[in-house]
Amino acid sequence: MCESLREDIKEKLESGYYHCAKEFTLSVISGKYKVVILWHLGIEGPYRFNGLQKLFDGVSHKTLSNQLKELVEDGIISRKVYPEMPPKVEYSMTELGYSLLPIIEMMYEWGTNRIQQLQEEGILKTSFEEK
Amino acid sequence: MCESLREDIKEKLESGYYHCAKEFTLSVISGKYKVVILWHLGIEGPYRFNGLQKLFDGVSHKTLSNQLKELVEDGIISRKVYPEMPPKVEYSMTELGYSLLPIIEMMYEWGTNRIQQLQEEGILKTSFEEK
DNA sequence: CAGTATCCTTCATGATACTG
DNA sequence: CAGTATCATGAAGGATACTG
Repeated sequence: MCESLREDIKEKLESGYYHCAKEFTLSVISGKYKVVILWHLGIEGPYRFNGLQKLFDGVSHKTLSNQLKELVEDGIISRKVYPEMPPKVEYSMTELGYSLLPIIEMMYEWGTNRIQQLQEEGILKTSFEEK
Repeated sequence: MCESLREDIKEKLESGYYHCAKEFTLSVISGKYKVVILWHLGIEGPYRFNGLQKLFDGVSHKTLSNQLKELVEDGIISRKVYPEMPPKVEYSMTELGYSLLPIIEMMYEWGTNRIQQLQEEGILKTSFEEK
């Protein structure tokens, strides 16, 4: 059946049967917003929930919440709650998270180069601006 | 709505609106078997359809076919048909594909290290063997 | 503010059967 | 051999409403 890649790989790891470390890495960063979350936390520092939400146009609470929860579970980011009213919650990179950053930076470079290449070939007409 | 990440990003690129090059890279390698396909093609050389299928226990024709088609579309691998009977089709990395390999290698390293770390922490009891 | 709960849609993948 | 076609399913993500 069509299992969640992330769950599937976790189970395989825990049961001692596994075959592919790069799939494991992919399962940690796969998710519509994860690499972008990690990029911002890694480059710019801690963010609050609402701050992250503003980065993505149209992300639902639930989805963002889920992505963050999974990243926390995987030890990539940490969640710090300040005992205030109204509540304040801060997300930041862990050391493990920072060790992932070079991969995301390479993905950024590769993507940028490829997009530029496509523009030069005339496949993409309009100019590209990183936001 | 929940659009395909890959299609969604393609459309955004083509319409001139885009915001994130690393998402583009992710959209190229996301897919249950893609990184593993690229790893094998990149390290071991060309593969035939059936050969690739044997690498994955339980992948369906349709899924493998789709993943390959998308990788070809994205210019990452190339498909060469030999005019024989029975047909022979060979898949191999393009130059663009090879430029992606360092990222996959880093994913492999990160995954391996992380799995080892988890084992040392006693979270994973059994030993891990790369296949 | 920072979520959780519920319901819903669509996409990725699987199973199976057929074909040049 | 190397696929395509058809059908089915589960998981990711979205919309909306509610809450400590």
